[in-house]
Amino acid sequence: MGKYISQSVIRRLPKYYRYLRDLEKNGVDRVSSSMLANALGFTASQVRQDFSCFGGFGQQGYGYKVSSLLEELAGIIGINRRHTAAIIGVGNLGRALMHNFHFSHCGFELVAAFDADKNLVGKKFGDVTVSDIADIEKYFAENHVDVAVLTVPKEYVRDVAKKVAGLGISGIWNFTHIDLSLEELGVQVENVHFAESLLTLCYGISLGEKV
Amino acid sequence: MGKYISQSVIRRLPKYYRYLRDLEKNGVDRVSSSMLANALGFTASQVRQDFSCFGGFGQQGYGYKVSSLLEELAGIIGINRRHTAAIIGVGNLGRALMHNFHFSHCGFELVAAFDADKNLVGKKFGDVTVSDIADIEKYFAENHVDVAVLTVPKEYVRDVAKKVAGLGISGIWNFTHIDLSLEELGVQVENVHFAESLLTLCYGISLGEKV
DNA sequence: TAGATTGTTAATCGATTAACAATC
DNA sequence: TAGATTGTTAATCGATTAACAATC
Repeated sequence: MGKYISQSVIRRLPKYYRYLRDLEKNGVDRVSSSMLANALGFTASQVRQDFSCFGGFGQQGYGYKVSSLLEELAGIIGINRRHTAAIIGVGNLGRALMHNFHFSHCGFELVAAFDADKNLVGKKFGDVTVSDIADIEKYFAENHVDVAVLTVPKEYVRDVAKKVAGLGISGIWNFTHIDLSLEELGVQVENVHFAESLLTLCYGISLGEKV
Repeated sequence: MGKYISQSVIRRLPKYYRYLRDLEKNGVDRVSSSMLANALGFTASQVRQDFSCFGGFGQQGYGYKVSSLLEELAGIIGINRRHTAAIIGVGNLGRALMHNFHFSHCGFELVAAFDADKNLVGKKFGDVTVSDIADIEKYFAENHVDVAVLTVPKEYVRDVAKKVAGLGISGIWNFTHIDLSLEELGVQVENVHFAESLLTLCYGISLGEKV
């Protein structure tokens, strides 16, 4: 309990989870560390090491039962705790998430979306209706929100982040290219930095072009 | 030349680049490894190690000249090679990128966007007009495209990826949650997996909830 | 039982950090 | 010159891989 788990391991958990879901969907009920390793580009040792961080869920000579491994992973990651999320900033990206992203597959329910644009307030995208950002404090006071999804223009990022951090959330899913560190407030930040991703790709293809 | 650079170093390059751009914008013309380290959450040793992979651009007793370090980094990453990109799939996410993402800041020009929906063809988002996906082969034959930005529904991912890989691109910026490996075709793939990112955050906040 | 595959310990590998001579 | 800070070598730390006894 409370054992430190390295970031490397944590980043692999969703990959296991997703692949095991596929296996289950396809009716596979048994899997070995080497099968997982093959499918995901890891090594069998690594797979067993990873699982043993949490106590080892396999059986010698047999491998892992897909359904129970999946259940363990869901428990570890915390999917099935019915976390809630609210989108802040309903621009194209916010709308893309509202329409196309399956929060439920990650164990989240998208419960609200906020924007300052009066023309958007009251409009519905996916299952959620946009609320006025002016009402955010009231809403957060009356409803428990675990994660704020930040998709606001960069001018507003710091203010919005500070505000929601004071409203009892546990995490921020940050799509802006501003780095936030709110750890001291007990708020986890997970960044999705498009530019860094594209620049990494840029480096890779440039390398191939070198004479 | 051709020296192997670890993935850890590569992932830090965009962070240096972005921060140095900020410094330059603010008129700072000198920076030390420890200043960079502080700002970015690295160590000074690490910063110096990173730069020395590419040959060391500093001066003892002085530090680094912002403008020339920036130029070196731009060269290493390959910004300024005027790479081109085309979006495939003009849903909400594709449109969000067309409207809000500054390809030019990453050294790319967004030259085209394709979709199968006839209602979208001819519409303009940001600076680019949507073309019919049926014309993609013709377009790629007549125009050089370095990177395909995959924002299509998951049913189409594999087919589209295979097709564009055969049309002379060097990289795929993959926003779908399908894992692609096209390295054997000489195509670099950079994934932006929203779900994995959110699940990582889920793990983090769940941990805090443990009794 | 024989074969397979785990969980774990030990060995290796790589990345980060520390230290310091070189030098601006 | 004295102070600052690099680039690099060596030391440490952590993550991955290999090996194998345990056992289903």
